[in-house]
Amino acid sequence: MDQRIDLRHLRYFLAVAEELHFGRAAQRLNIAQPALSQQIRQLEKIVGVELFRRTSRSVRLTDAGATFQPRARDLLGRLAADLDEAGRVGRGEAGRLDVAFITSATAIVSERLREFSRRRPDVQIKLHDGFTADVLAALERGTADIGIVRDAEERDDIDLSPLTTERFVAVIPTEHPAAKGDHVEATTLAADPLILFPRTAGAHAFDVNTQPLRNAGIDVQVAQECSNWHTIIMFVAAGLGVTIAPYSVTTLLPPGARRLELDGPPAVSRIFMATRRGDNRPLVQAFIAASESVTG
Amino acid sequence: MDQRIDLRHLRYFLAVAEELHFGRAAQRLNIAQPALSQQIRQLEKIVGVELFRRTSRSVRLTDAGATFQPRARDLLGRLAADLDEAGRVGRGEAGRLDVAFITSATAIVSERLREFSRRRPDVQIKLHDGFTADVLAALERGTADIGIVRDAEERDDIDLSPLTTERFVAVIPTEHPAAKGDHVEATTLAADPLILFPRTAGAHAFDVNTQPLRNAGIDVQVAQECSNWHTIIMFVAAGLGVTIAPYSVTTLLPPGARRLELDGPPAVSRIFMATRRGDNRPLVQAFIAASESVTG
DNA sequence: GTGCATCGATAAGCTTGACCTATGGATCAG
DNA sequence: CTGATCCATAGGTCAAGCTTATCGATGCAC
Repeated sequence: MDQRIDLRHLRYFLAVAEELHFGRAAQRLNIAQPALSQQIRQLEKIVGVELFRRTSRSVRLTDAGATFQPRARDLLGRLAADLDEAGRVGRGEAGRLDVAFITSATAIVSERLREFSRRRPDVQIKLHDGFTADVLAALERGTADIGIVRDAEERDDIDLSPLTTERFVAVIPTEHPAAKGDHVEATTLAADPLILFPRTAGAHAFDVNTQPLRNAGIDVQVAQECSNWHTIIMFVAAGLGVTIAPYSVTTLLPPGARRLELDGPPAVSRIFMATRRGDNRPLVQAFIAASESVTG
Repeated sequence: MDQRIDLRHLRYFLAVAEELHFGRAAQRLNIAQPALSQQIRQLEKIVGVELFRRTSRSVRLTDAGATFQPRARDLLGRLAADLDEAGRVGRGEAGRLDVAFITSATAIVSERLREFSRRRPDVQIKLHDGFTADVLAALERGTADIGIVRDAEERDDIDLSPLTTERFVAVIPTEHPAAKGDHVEATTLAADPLILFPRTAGAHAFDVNTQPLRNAGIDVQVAQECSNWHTIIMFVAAGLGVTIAPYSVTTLLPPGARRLELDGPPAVSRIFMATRRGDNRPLVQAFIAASESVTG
């Protein structure tokens, strides 16, 4: 495109195209008539064709001018809209927020999303669910702006702020001898095969999750590895072993599985909101604010 | 929209957004780096938000900047395309041409259109058919750019250029006494009811069309008025009367109608191309040129 | 830690070009 | 023919964008 053109040409062109009179158009633009004539002539030179047919008594659009008029108008309109959109995104009034969360925190996420959407109706929210490690990876690579994770460790590049805590409970098959009671000592489960997610999926979370067992002096050995809570609990219900799980994943148990409170020193799973350290973009801050207002 | 913005801002913004480096972007734009910093700062002031997050070691797009980048690119692209389109319209390489023509000249029009479309494939052609009076009215009010008319009179505001001529013939019912021969004298038809379009539909065309009869001293009286040739000929075939018609409308006759050559001084119908006087727009001139090349 | 290179921001002077006023030339009304 | 209207042209003015020079901050090498 010819580098010489600028928006002045379009604005002046539109004024003349509407008035069909250089004098009046110049008046509307708050400039003198010769300046307008100059600019229009310059525009015609850039385009390479006449846009107006003028006599000393009348001004008419040529075919080329008539073709160009609606497009020029459209361009200026788009530009105004785009500038406005950029401004709204910059102020955090519009845009898109990517929220990654662990599946077991759906309830916590959804109440916070509701509040945020109420405050920022023009922000598009994109949800991604996964495991804590996936959520953190998404944050790191910029795929997510907000992360909801469980039992994560402190890191240099991620800010964690606690959202809630929940106790760990035992889940055992109904035919297990301990299933008659509603609480159990960790040592009672020492001999049962343990079903849990692999330690490689999240060493810290694994360690927190097995704390009740290690507190009781049990040497933790996972008999059956499963990568998500739903299948772990199905395996328990099938009688393949027992597990220790955060309470919220045990709210709906299939027949064959039973939840027991754990005796002994209380062990809790903690759910955090994670953000990139130093990410003070308005939308991220707005989400944090909305989230805090739900908690408080 | 803020009047201060111009395309320079968009071009500079895009360069920085692509290079993510003020120095290199400035080099690419053939300006010094401080000028670029100034313009970007100005753009940010206009939009009201930061578009880049810069440290002395790195430059990144903000969310607002990332939103704006594709739109700015799109705007510049559209503008270039629109300028090009306007130029092509101005040079007659693109655009739209409205051609109005009389139905009985379809054949003549279509061969000329074919040639014109071959020469100007990017020109959209809009066709309107009607009677000579309609065609001229369309030209006059600007609804049509090219007109094809029959037996029109000279006028101040319209240029006429002859395309072709055709002889008049008689059309009579097959049960008419003269239907046994293949030619007839006008006086033979003097007693038959005449079927023709009303003189009010086009006085000059009417006079030309009835010339053979008036040459023979017949006092022309239309017994049955019809506004188009197709129905006129159907009425002849139904035995309601006779008519005098230009040859081309009699090429396909229904059973019951018969065409006879007219004896006496030759009388011809003339078909013209009509344009607004002084309409020297490239597309109109190009159509005239294409049309002449077909004739020649 | 020290020194050096890189990079964006700032400062001050210069130059370009858009705008202004004055005027010319063409067209139309009376 | 005269006056009014309207777009184009001419020449001077000034703001705005550009330049070079320099600063301050950051990251890297040793």
